[in-house]
Amino acid sequence: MEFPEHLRSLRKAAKLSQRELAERIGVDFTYLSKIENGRVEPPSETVLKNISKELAGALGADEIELADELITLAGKIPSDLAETLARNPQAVQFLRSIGDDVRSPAEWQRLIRGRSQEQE
Amino acid sequence: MEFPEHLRSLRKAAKLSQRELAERIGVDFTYLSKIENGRVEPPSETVLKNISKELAGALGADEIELADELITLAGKIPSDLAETLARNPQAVQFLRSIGDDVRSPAEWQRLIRGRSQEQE
DNA sequence: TTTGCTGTTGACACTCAACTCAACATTCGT
DNA sequence: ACGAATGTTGAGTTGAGTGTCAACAGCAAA
Repeated sequence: MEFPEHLRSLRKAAKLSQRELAERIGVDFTYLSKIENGRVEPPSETVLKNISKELAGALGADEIELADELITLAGKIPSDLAETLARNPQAVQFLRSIGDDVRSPAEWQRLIRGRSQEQE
Repeated sequence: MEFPEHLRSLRKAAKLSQRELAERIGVDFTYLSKIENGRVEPPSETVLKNISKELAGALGADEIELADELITLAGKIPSDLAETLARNPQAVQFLRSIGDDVRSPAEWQRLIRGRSQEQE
């Protein structure tokens, strides 16, 4: 599911109207409408985080995870990660070293597992 | 060394004037001056890549590596990597799983070594 | 000292992302 | 069917990013 429909389904699951959610997150409700209809690009990270903050409770979801989900679905990189990458040339080199596997979810899972094992 | 001085030293190492380099990379030379004096933010990735293309030869450096170096020094993320990350939620999760080690160059080196070993 | 190269600066222009505002359309409960 | 809530649309605004242009200043060699 793409970002617009996903956002709409989250909002409905939380039983909120566009006007209600929009007011709580501090944007005009017409903007929310356009977002949900894909008439404009997904909103800024600030707005996405506000959305997550509002919806996480009502949905019983973790606020950070929900934000990451929305941000990546929106085609963006969480700004704290982006900043870290920009400040760590080594991180960029590592990502380059992954090469073609970069598009392989399985490879990422392997890497994640690799790390969690080390911590035991 | 910050971006502005670094760029200036690269240009001088390549024995080019601001006017020469600017013309080759397709921007106004006054813009280059402001960049080298930190009067404006580092330029777009497009310009950075053009710079790399021009200078790599004269400096005997690899064009891609030079571009990555300039881009990260400029506080940006190479757009191809950014796009990959934005399209791969797993990649974001992986980076999150790294936690505090994210700021440890040694940890990144370890990860890079880990990968190159697997390929043998 | 004048010619030619080099570098710096201030003011302005253009584009795009990220919205708001006013107006209208639709849907829903009663 | 009516009113109230809800959703949609087009046009306009605002600020940040990414530059250009005209003007000027320093310097070195002929």
